[in-house]
Amino acid sequence: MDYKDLADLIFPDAKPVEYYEEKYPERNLKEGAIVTRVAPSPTGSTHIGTLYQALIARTVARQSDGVFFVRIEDTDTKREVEGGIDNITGSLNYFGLGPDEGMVSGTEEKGYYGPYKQSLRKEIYQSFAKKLISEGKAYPCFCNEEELNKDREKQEKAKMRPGYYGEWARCRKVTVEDAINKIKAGESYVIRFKSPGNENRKIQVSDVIKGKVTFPENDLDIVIIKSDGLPTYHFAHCVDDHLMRTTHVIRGDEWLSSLPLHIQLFKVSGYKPPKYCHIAPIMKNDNGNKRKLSKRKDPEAGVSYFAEIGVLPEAVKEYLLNIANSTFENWRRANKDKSIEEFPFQLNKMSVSGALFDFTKLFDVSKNVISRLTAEEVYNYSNEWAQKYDNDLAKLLEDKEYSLKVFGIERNNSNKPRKDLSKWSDVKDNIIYMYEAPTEFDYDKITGEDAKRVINEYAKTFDISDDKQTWFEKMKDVAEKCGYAREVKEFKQNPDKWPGHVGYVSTVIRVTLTGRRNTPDLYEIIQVLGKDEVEKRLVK
RNA sequence: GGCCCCUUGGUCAAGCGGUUAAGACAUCGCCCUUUCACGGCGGAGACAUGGGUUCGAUUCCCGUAGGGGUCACCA
Repeated sequence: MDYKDLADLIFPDAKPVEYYEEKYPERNLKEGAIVTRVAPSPTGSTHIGTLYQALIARTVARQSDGVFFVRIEDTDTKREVEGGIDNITGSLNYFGLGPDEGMVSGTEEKGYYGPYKQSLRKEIYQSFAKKLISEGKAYPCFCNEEELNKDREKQEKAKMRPGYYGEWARCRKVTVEDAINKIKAGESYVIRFKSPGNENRKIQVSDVIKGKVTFPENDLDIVIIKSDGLPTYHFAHCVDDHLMRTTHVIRGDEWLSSLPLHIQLFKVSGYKPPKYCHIAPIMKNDNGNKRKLSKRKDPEAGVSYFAEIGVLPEAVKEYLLNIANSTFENWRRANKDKSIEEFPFQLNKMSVSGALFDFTKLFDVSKNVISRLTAEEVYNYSNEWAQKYDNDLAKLLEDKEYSLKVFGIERNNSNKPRKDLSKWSDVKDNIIYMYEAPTEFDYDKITGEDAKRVINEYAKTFDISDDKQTWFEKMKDVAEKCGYAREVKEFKQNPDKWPGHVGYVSTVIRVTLTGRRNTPDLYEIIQVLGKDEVEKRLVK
């Protein structure tokens, strides 16, 4: 009896690997085309890190005329969450990061290298595992959890490196005959990879982002097929990325230390390993310590959070691109109207260490994204957001014609549009006074009877049909009449001559009309508010 | 703890042996014919630390400290 008999006993129905090699041939792409993917597990809401990886992967694939695909890694049936795949594909779509190939919903996929859901590829993995067993490069292991734990304890006590390797790899020494008998007797087992590595030898691997990294060789006989017949991540990665003809594996750098194992797996299998790009995670400052963004603790770790607070997907992507390649900012400034797809992204320019997620910066990016929008777009997006998250705002926006005018203030016909909105949840506060007369007034410098007088004088001269210049002059007239300086400059030269200047006066009017001291251009506000409303608000 | 990676202003970061050590966000001041948002100008603010190597180190090497990752039949 030999390895082949053992392999046949374990996986009697597995097809030869040649079948799959033929079914999934080398891709016919141009030189330098990058085939890459995002490979999330359907374990709940989509993580910002997944989005980050997808953005990067898709960008480099697009720019090289390659392929970006989505593969679902659902081999851990315990952790899988209902609707998890839909959540991922939905998020990807929402952010405009849909794939060229792979899963497009919980049940649908596209492309010729599928299935793209690992649980559907069971027989493929078994076929490749069978090959390794028949070549003596993998073997069944009958150790149970208890034995494994005991060994680990012993190792820890003896200050030895824990794990299933060398002398500790007991089932490596089980003869083929014994193994066959145990299996026939119904013993439960997993398949382990027989590592040819030596802990004392070093290997140097080259990562596209991290550069050259030196590791001890892997000598752990890791599990490749679990007792439920499904593969572990390591084996699935090797089989899938070989068969899907992936050229670049872009993934979080928590995988960096498995690199010696993965490369070994490829080499022993006789396949060319892909290029690896390990990206640093997005971090969070937690009481002075950096840690990875966590879905449990940080709302911004979940991708849906940005929809909730009303930050555009485009803004999130721009911010992420900013973190990924710091040259993006300069590019954006020089190419204000270009799509971010045109940005020449460079994988090897990515930072090797994790960046702190910075809301302030995100909002700044977002503010600029919104400033490039038309009033109509701002209206549509806010309205869409309000329908879902803010009833009060939705009610305000029911009058579309008027709202369009409101959003048009200092936006339409302006090459320097306002930048006071960074998210849709800012909108209501920002425009409320255009819909409801203010009830509280803090006039700042001019108060009481003096303020009343200013308002009365202004009301006397108010004429909605004044052009801006005339309106402006009238404001100065009011200032003069009430004893304030016409010009700010004059006042500054002689601050003792007047109790204040025209700015003080306009503030009173501004507050009377809007209830606040900070607003966009008052003249435009008055024009949009209209004669009747302005006059009503001027009655004191 | 073993192994691996990282360390430039508050944050994101250029830099790759000789620079007045870029830029962006944030912050402060001034200007922008009246506020605010823009925009402009300017200010403050950094090479973790100790040794080497070198004529010269932010840049190269070693140590220390700090941070991160990883050591599963999870991905």
